[in-house]
Amino acid sequence: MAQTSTRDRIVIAAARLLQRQGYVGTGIKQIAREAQATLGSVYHFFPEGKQAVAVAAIKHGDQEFSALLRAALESEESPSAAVHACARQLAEALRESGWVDGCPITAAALETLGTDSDIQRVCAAALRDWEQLVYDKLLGSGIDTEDARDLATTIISTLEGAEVTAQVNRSEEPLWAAGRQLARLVGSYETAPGARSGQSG
Amino acid sequence: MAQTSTRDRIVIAAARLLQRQGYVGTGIKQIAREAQATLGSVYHFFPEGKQAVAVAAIKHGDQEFSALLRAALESEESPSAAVHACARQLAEALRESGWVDGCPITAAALETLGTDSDIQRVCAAALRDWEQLVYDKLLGSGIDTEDARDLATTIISTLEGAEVTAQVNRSEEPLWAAGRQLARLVGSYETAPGARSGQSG
DNA sequence: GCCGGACTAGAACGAACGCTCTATTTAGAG
DNA sequence: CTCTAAATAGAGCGTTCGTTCTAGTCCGGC
Repeated sequence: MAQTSTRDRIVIAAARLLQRQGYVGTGIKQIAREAQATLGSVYHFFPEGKQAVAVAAIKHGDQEFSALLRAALESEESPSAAVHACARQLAEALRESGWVDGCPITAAALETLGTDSDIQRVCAAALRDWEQLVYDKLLGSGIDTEDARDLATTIISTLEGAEVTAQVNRSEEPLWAAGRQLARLVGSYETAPGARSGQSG
Repeated sequence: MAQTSTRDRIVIAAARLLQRQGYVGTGIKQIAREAQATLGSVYHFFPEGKQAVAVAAIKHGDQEFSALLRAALESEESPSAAVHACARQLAEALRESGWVDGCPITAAALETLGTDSDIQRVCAAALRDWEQLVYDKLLGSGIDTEDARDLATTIISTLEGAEVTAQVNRSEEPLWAAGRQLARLVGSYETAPGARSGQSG
């Protein structure tokens, strides 16, 4: 009857709901309903309650987003074109979802900022994962390690911010603009490999 | 007794709470408590309920953030240095708040994405306001209008994303990196005024 | 005096929250 | 078949939610 296990259905449903409504806005009963499970099943698989469900869901979202990012990065050889491809991919997915499925962790991360909870930690880990993917791509093209670190951080930040902006405006344009500008920025390191920007703290 | 009116205290308290906990995570009673007002006062000034309070609070946050942005932009003449100054300002304010006072609208905007509510509209308007400030600064330095539009969108997106990244990692580094890279990007338009990036969809 | 509008104060309502608890059903081992 | 542990099912706990409602306080104009 069920192709996917009950536990998996719970995690997947929770991931989608967290992405769209945040942590506080998503109820355990709603997760159960959406996953076609019952409350008892949820607490059977996650006896530690809502936080544990959220942690598993965010890890799931992390992996899913990583896969999308990796595919886009590998679709182009030059890093500037690859980053541009990322932005286009995100724009397409966002439009197709009706502007609701953006970054899978931002909403949950922002709501739990002061709390030093497990949720915070997995969100931070997810951001590091994605940054690492971009970092590896940049390094593989011969960009200086310090430049690549700075760039990777900025690229992930920009994509994240552009996604939010695109969602709020219900338009792909912010992601397109981010893609164009990031491609130009990365390109400036490709064509002038030795010229670091200097001016650090 | 009260230097600020009860209504103002409610709006200010709501703005701070929305910024830190989002819309769903902030209760009307908590707003009243924090504003040193009673529930009756809140519903007296905002008979339309929680949404109306949130709308007023977000508008307040919009103006406050605009002021900060404008000051930073005017502190430097060249747009690249000005954008760099924005990032530094945000980093400082974020650290001083213990990493909790980030962008005043992101959390609330993300939670109410599917709802086409008034909250969505004021959030979108706030983003446009900030983008316009950056746009004017870029135009004033002779950058092409189309480039400036693209750049302004990207700069706001990047600052927003970097702020989230900085909050999650409890570190100023993402904002510093964004400042450096944005300065380089904007600088590339200042030194090569005619060279538009081309490559559109 | 004392009226009326602005404002303050908080009890109370139904609904939803996260979670606990007790039953019941399912599936494989003996 | 029996026995057992995993999994499912949902009633019900105490609490909090947004909101409504009534009552009380303040104060300028008669």
